This record gives sequence, C-alpha cells and structure tokens, in this order.
Amino acid sequence: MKYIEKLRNSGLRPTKQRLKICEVLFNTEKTFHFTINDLAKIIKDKLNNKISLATVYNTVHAFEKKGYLKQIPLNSNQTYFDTNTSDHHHFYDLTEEKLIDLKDSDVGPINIKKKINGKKIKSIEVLVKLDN
Amino acid sequence: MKYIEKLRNSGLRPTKQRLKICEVLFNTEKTFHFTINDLAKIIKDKLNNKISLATVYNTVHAFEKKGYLKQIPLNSNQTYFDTNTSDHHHFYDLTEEKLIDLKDSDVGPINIKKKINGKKIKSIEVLVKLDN
DNA sequence: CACCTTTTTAGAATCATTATAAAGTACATT
DNA sequence: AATGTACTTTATAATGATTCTAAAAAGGTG
Repeated sequence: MKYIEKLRNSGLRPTKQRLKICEVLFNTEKTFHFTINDLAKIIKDKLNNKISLATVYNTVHAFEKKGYLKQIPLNSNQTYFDTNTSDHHHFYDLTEEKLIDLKDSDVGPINIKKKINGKKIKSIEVLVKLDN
Repeated sequence: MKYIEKLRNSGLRPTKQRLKICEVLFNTEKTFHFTINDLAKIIKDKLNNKISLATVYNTVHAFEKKGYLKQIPLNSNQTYFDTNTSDHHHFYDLTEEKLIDLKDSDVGPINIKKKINGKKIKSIEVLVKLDN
C-alpha cells in the first residue's frame, strides 16, 4: 500500500483506520472539500466500514498537523477541510453553501505591504463570497 | 440619543438593550473585533448591565443582517465580528490568537478573473495568517 | 511471544449557538 | 391615556460540533 510509507515517514503508525481514511482523501484524481461528518458518512455509507467518530477527528487533525490537509477559514458551524494543500483560494456560494476552488492564477498576485515585527506570513487565503 | 433613528430606520425598535449594545459597539473612535462572549462580558463587567445572552445573540445577528457588523471568516470555535464594515482584510496572529486590521491599501487590488454564471461577488476577504 | 507505546473506541463532557414559550415593551390607534 | 398587536427580551432547554476519558485493541521492537 502506497500510504504506509507516507504515514511512517510522518511518525504516524499506519493503522487500518488511517489507511482507509487516506484512501478516501488522497486516492482520487481531484482534490475536494469536506467536513468531518462528510468524511464519516463516506466511510460508513460508501465503504460500509465503521470508524469511530473520535478516530476520524483524531486522524483529520493529525493529517492537518502534518500538512496533508488544510482547514478552510469560513464562518460555518462545521469546520471545512481541503485535500488540496497547494496555494489557492475559494469562492463560497452563499445560496448553495458550497465551496468552489479558485486557482492561484484566477486571483492574481497578492502583495501584502504591511509587516508585523517578528512575525512571518504563514499563509494568505482569499475567500470570495457569492450571491445570486 | 443618536442611535434611536438609526435603529428605527432599519426597522428595529430602539429598545434599551439595543441602544446599550449600540453604545458599546459604535460609540468609539476605533473599530474593533469581538466575539459574542467578549460583548456580553463588556456589558456585564464594565457597564454593570445585564443583558440576556440570547438578546446579545439576537441583536448582533440583527445588526449583522442590517450591515452594521461583519462576520470575520476564521476557523475558531467562536464567531468573530468586526465593527469595521468597510472593505478591509485581516492578519491573524496564530500565536496570540489575535486579529489585526489590514487596510485595503495594505493589500493592493484583488482582481478575481474567474466568473460563475448567475452569481455576483458579494465580498472579498483576505486572511493572512502569521507565525513567529 | 512479551513488552511497551500508540491508537482506537464508546460514551460522557463541554461549549457555542439556537429554539422555546412566557412575560414585557414599543407604538399606532383610538 | 387606555387598548391592542406585533415585536422583544428573557431564562431555560435543546442542539450539535468537537473534545475528553479511560479502557480495550493494535502496532512495532526485541
């Protein structure tokens, strides 16, 4: 399995649960956005494979810490994650409550002129809200 | 009182509670960021004036709907609001968990090249995360 | 296999937010 | 000023996402 090494190299034991979650998250052509509940639902319904909700939370947070997932800043009662960890931005369709990827080139360069003493820029994220 | 008209014009009855919250939010030189709990605490501790938490929630949401407040997209367990409703962006200091305003001119023009059929851009928000 | 550490798990706990429904208030009309 | 009605406030309960707990299970090393 191709994810065993990836996990070991990150200092995470390749457990059945983590490998299964890797399959769901990373074994696809396209990247996608999801909430913890989305993910738990996919595992239960599509894969007929019960993983405890606590484990799904633990794993997603572990993957995020390792840089395999990104949180998307958004005002929602649920936290959204993105399997696309490259620099890019989002449309958020307020009517349909759906996220849409914006390629970096769709936004053009962003140049932050202000500097804060002793602080480094870790990420720049643009959220474009859409209406009808 | 200067807020009575403002409220009436928005179709909101100028109740004691709403006027008090207006004082806290809008009767200051500088704009600021806050959570519901911050606001409830200010009312209770600094103003010795108990307003039910439900009312604080209702009022803040009413003000947001009328455009007097903006939500700040951020991954946090609490919702952050901004009394500055003009176009501007934010630094988020991950270490101190603090928001810092970025003037529009600190960021430079943002030109979204991609269009979505039948959708209008309602807002563009940039979040710059800071590290040590 | 034996040992030790990490991980999983079910269920409880937490905490922000929303819903409920009863009491209070604003305000237009008389 | 009294009345009626719709809007507000309030305390409290309900909801729902997330985190905690501590016991059982699994991974990995010798």
